[in-house]
Amino acid sequence: MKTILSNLIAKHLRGLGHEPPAEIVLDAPKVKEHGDLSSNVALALAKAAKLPPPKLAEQLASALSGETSIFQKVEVKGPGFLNFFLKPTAYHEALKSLWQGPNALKPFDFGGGRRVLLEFLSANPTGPMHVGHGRNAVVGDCLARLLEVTGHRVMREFYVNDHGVQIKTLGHSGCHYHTVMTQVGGVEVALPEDVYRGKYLEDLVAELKDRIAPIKHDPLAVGKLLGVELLETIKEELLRLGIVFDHYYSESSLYEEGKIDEALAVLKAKGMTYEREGALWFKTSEFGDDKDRVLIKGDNTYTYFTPDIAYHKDKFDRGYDVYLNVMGADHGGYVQRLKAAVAALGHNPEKLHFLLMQLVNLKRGGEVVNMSKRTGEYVTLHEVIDEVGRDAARFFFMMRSHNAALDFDLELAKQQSAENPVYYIQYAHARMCSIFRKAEEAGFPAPEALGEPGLSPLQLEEEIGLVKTLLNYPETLAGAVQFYEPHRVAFYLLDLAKTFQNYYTRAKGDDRYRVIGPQRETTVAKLYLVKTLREVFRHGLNILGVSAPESMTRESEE
RNA sequence: GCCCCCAUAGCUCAGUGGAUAGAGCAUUGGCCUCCGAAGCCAUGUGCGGAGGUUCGAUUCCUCCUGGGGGCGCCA
Repeated sequence: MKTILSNLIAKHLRGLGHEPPAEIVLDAPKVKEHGDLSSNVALALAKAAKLPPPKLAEQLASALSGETSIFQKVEVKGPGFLNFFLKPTAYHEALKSLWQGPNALKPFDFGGGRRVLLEFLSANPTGPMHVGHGRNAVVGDCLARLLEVTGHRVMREFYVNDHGVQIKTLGHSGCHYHTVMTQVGGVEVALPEDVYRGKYLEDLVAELKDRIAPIKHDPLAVGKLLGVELLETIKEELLRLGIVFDHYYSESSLYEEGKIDEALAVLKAKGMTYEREGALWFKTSEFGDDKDRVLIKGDNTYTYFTPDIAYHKDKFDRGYDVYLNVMGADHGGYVQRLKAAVAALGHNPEKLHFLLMQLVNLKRGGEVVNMSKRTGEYVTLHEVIDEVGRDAARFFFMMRSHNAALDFDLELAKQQSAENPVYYIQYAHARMCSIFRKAEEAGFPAPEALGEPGLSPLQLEEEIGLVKTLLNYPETLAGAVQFYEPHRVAFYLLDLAKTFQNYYTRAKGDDRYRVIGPQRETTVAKLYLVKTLREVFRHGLNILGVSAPESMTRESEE
């Protein structure tokens, strides 16, 4: 709709002898009196055209009024705004244009097949995941889904920290638990400070007792064994959320395949490194970092940064168009130096984007649930999913922009009531399915068999309003993907559900609002509108990874 | 001290240059013989502060205040 209008405006601007601007801004005004859409072109162009804005607007308005198939009227208001009042038929055509064929929406090809390497979660396999991991996982997955439906090819990648200090620590922890466990009489052994702890470790060590015994002298081997097992439980948990990674990238492989030395060699060859105080430094400050960073420590081991450089070199060597990293905001200090590394290696750092996830506060009925990693006592993601279910869990993680802190209230998320937005949206969808069931009983075609009916019976303001909201969907997706903000889809669906529920409930007091009525043409046209609505709900819910149920059953009714 | 994020209604939050700033919850009052009441309608107050850019600023820039996070040869 907007494209049609802006093309028209550009055409008539040229007709009047003015060069149209690169982008013609069209907005949906908040006030009804300002029409269906309005534009500020006259204000923007007034200087170049050497005309007062109202004058230019008037010229345009009278030229555009000739397009009688689209416009009811064109008005000039305020300092020179053009207000367009559109005919319902324009909306009818626009509604149809959302469809590709009889049963599929037109694809949203904003990406043109661009290849995206999306790294997210990358949780250390040293313990069970908590809600923070859940947020990262869900946002990453929704972003992947969003990219896919908008014409991108996505590689979902999980970087496995299966090498280094934390694995050694994990191994030590396992050994300690093993010692405690195998001691006759169960003598209390104090766990050292720097050790992972928690019931999950106790259970896992008990399970693997016999496999740990022979390798107990080698904590690193124990750590790897435990790490592999813990990664499996992470994968199981992700599966419960409907998340499947395409690739698990092993940190160890960087060592085994010599990729770290390779990356170091490149940096050295480019003169990006120097030695000082027995360590090897990387001149990241030449690329906008606060200070230089150490690559090889005095004890001749790598910092955690070094394998990551090699990893990102490998990412770029694999050749994608965009590289996205979803990580916790507590790693924010990491962004500059990683970009520096990419630039130093001769790649374009502009292609590397970071989504920094802010904190999640777990709450229950408004009270903060305290968690302590030190004692190993915290609510795991597993328990959260057990309690609230997959749909609510996923939706709640998507209800905030990633760069705002998120309160996750367990009570609210599991409430099966109006206060819970996920049910609100699903309920709207279920109602539409119910309408189709009733319609078929009354002898109307199934949604798949509706074809492309005449839509002229759609004249109610609310019906046109629903079409307007539907027409916002493509641009919502475009904005969401452009700014990597998949949560916009969740907000859009809430808005669409609200608009529909309003329309639906009016039928209680006014038969004109009923979808299924005595006039066949009217009913079929309305069914077509509802079919489009339902399809957009399905499409959007699919991006969020939330189910679109045909009917809702309350637990209390089961 | 330096860097990043945030500040909008009583509460939780939308809104990245447009006209009279929106939802939900909470409050108060209405609506089920009806395509599903997990629903709908009605109901007041608000852009933290000071400058600047602009025809026009919640939005962009600078400073200030208040909150969160980060600043290691830890990961």
